[in-house]
Amino acid sequence: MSKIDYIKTSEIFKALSNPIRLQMVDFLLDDECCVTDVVNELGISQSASSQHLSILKNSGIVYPEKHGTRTCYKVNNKLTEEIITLLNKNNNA
Amino acid sequence: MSKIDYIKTSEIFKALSNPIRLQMVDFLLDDECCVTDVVNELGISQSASSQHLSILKNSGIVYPEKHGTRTCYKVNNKLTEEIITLLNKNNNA
DNA sequence: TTATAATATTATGATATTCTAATATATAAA
DNA sequence: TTTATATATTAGAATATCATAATATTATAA
Repeated sequence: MSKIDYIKTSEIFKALSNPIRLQMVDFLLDDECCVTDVVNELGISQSASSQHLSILKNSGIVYPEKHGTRTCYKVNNKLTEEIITLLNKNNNA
Repeated sequence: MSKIDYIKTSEIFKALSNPIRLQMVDFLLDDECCVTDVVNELGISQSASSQHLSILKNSGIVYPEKHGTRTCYKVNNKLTEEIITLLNKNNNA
């Protein structure tokens, strides 16, 4: 009997199944984090950034920290961190 | 600069972003493997099984081996194996 | 208070996903 | 051959995703 919760885990993968969100998480893991930084880094619209970050937030992968008018997003999911580490370590895609 | 190929990697996650397919891969990693076995194990229709296996095949996660009228699917993706191992090892979902 | 900057939300159209039902294909058995 | 078994494919409906455009919210600055 497997220990994997297929529904919960598949929701994490669903959040990571978009190249923009995957890049966001990779970026947020070791860099600056306010929405404007993400917009500039990834070169996508403000609205799209906000919506993608919202999906990552709702799946429990990131959480927001408000600083004045800015919102700083940080990765807060052990599994996701381990997976990104795995991806950066190996050359398997 | 990240080593991650976001498009390729997100396609793997997309294939794993469905609870049925995730369970399929987990099952195929250490058990019998013909389509009927998958149908019985997961309790889904033959057509749905075939379509999900096709998605896993097209994303390079599994490959088929024909034996008479049966088709045996096997996992053939290092990253996927590592991720499933990670999922089974830890209790993070 | 008004204006500005940063972010979030909503509406909408285009495309993608996933299921079921039906049909097709391929191998083996009778 | 005909029949049965195993698997694959297709069509279609319901739902989900994603980008853009427009608007709303919130916090600070002037």
